[in-house]
Amino acid sequence: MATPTLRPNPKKSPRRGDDRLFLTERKLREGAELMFFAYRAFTQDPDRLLHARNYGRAHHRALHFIGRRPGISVAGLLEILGITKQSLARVLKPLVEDGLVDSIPGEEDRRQRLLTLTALGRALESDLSRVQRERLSRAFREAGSEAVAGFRAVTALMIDEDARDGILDMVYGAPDRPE
Amino acid sequence: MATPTLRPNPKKSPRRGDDRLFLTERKLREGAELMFFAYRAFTQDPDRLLHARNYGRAHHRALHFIGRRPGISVAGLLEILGITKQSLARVLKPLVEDGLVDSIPGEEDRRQRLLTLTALGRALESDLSRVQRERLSRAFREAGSEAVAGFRAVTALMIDEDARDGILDMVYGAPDRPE
DNA sequence: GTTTTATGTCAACGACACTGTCATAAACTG
DNA sequence: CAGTTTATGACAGTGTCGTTGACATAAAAC
Repeated sequence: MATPTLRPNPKKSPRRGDDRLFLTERKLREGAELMFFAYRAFTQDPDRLLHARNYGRAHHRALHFIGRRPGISVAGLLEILGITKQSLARVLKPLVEDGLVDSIPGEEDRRQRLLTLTALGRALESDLSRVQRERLSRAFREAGSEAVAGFRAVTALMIDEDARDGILDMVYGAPDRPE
Repeated sequence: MATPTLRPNPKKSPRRGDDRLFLTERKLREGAELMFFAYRAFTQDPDRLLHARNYGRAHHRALHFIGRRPGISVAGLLEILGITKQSLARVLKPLVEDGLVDSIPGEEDRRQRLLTLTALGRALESDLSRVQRERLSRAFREAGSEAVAGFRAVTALMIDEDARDGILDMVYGAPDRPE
């Protein structure tokens, strides 16, 4: 499912332009506000756990994508996270030092540092994703599967078209543990 | 993944609840990742405009909700934004000094500072929301109205139940310009 | 008249992004 | 082999945005 079910939008008859425009604009504003409030809620549970361990949201993201892609290189992680090398280094260094992430030289290219979670890292990542999943799970369950399909379509379409396919391939494609 | 499903997980028996659980878990992970990538995309256009003016995301949020609720008090804004007084003050002060926000004492309660956008403030807020709306508009249009309904349902349900009604009243209730 | 409320302010701190520079080792290239 | 590019690590500095805690003031409330 690299491309969500796209349907050409049905009715778009701007005869009463003023009224339709107002409604549309209003819906867009509502959508933006929902995005703000939902994201704040979405991050708050893991944030709480992280704060107790003196980590931040960036550590969660690193743990998550290393867990998703064991053996990923620093460069690969940088590309997914879309941050600078220094920003990642600041996050990665304590994770390695604290024994949550293993950083081992690549066999083919020994310049690379291939990143994997240790048992400790998996444990924290699991705790973090659990609380986040619980929230998401409640929302998905109460909203129903059709609503979830809509949610997936809309969020996917918010991503830049250039980057979308690559991101969706990653989100929907790669297994947790590449066999 | 909270349970010992650490293995490559070859296809399990499809009739047992196990498989349903696996699929659900996978969908939840996908949903979380979509949320991350969508939110990053969602904020990037206004962020670019803000950075050019030496403002940040917090300034956008303040401008937005003052525009939404002209005459809102500092306490009211604090409650919506869910940040501390000092965090808001740091953002609000330059906005008032730069002439984007008017801060006038309340008539009934003169301790209050009632906040409104100036013409300048409306202009910037309009620029910011325009670029954000364009992205949202594309996503909503291409996803279709059913998908948008699903998006709204799911994002709303992500919000804490305690706070949900109050937030939704604000999102769906109050008009831009109370008249 | 004391207390509570609404707001502003100051100092300090921490997380997380940025830029720019430099160093090193390994890989690639002519 | 020499030179360049690549992958990474490290350092200095900057800025936004969140936090806490303490203190000041003016006005409202009891």
